[in-house]
Amino acid sequence: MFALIDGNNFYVSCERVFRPSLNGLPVIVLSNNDGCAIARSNEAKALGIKMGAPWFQIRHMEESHGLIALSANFALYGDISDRVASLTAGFGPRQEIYSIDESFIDLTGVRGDHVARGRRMRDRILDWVGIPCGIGIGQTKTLAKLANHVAKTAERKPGSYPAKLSQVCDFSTLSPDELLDVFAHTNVEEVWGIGRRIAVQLNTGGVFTVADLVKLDAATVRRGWSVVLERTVRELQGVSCVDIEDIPPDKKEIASTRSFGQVVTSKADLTEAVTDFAARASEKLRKQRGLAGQVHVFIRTSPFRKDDPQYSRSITIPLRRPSCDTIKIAGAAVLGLDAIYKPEFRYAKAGVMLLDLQPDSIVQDELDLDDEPKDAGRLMTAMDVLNRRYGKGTVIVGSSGTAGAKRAWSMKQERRTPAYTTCWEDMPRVRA
DNA sequence: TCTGGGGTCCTAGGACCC
DNA sequence: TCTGGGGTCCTAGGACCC
Repeated sequence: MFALIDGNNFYVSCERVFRPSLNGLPVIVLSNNDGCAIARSNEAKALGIKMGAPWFQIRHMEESHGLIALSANFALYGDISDRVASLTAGFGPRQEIYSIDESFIDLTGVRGDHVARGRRMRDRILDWVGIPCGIGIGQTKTLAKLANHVAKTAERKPGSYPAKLSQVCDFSTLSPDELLDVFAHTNVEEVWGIGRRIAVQLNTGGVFTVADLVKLDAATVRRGWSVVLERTVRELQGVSCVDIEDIPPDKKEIASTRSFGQVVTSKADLTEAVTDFAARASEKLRKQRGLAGQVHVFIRTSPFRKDDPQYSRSITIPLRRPSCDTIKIAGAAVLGLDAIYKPEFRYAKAGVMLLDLQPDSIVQDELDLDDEPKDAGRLMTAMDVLNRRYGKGTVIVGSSGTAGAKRAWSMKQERRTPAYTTCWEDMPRVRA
């Protein structure tokens, strides 16, 4: 038995913790560069605002509907996420932190009334951290996910499902007929693993609801689609195919990519950006004690600006030996940029990806043919420590641009709230 | 003017091997 | 007329997730 606990409209709920005046109002959180909506309060959803809606297209609703938009404040969301996860960990013996706002919990061996425990857990998270959650419980992870969807939908749209399933929904409390009824009222695209493309294909084949899908024969699904969908169908049928990953595996690739706040054309600006991305990616790499064998760089124009000539190129640069050294990785990234840069285009986005990752414990030694400094690793450690203690950007690589100068490529965030819980200066003050 | 970022897994097809 | 069989590895692209 598995549970899935996740925060409702998570980013918006995080913002509301420190600004309760936002309760009851249509609020959205915007992506980087204030580009598009990535989280919506129930009130914003009710206004018809879609996930991913470009801000410039819905901005008029500020005036007309009192819509409130905030820039993404990931420092805040990450910290609140940790607090929620530390509470949900108590719900069962094993926990998989699946995303910034979701945990799977293995309920094997947990006795008693799961629904009652779920409601207590929900109350505690709301009291202690301030985040409203939904909890779904089922025999497989896919069923727990679906139950979670039902729990949240039943709360948000009364009447859509039986009221007893609101907020905390345990499929195992339903009779087979009741469960089938829930399935019949749920479209296939709500199922974990079924996206837009496959939903269309299923619909074409006459499969519209989860009730239709669960009736299919697994082997047929495999022949017609893939092992991935077959697994999903089996999980819906109650056969657990995906276990909890309570120990997060090391990343197989690490990326740092960004759209620019404004169009960039000069190689100097791109060099700064690419160096900065390489530094961010390298830092993540060192955190997982890894080394990269290859560095991938890409630059591209905006596909949305139809009138602009389009250009998109990437290149992969092998490192002579696997490394996590920011200076070497940034060097390779800039080398790659030199190879693909063309001056005549208006660039909108660039990125650096580290590939071919391996743990730093299994380095192949080799003859030391070049006289590189033996203590490069200590330099990186010192950099990481300084940046952790005195704040990001305290020590940077020179080619990423001087911190004081305005970087042409830096991202736009005009509506960001303070880092209430992670920055001393931003801590809220309470007056007596 | 203005459209996010960071991942994973699977499959098909080509290169290559004996 | 008629040109093997079996396998691995790698890559690009598609689909999905939040």
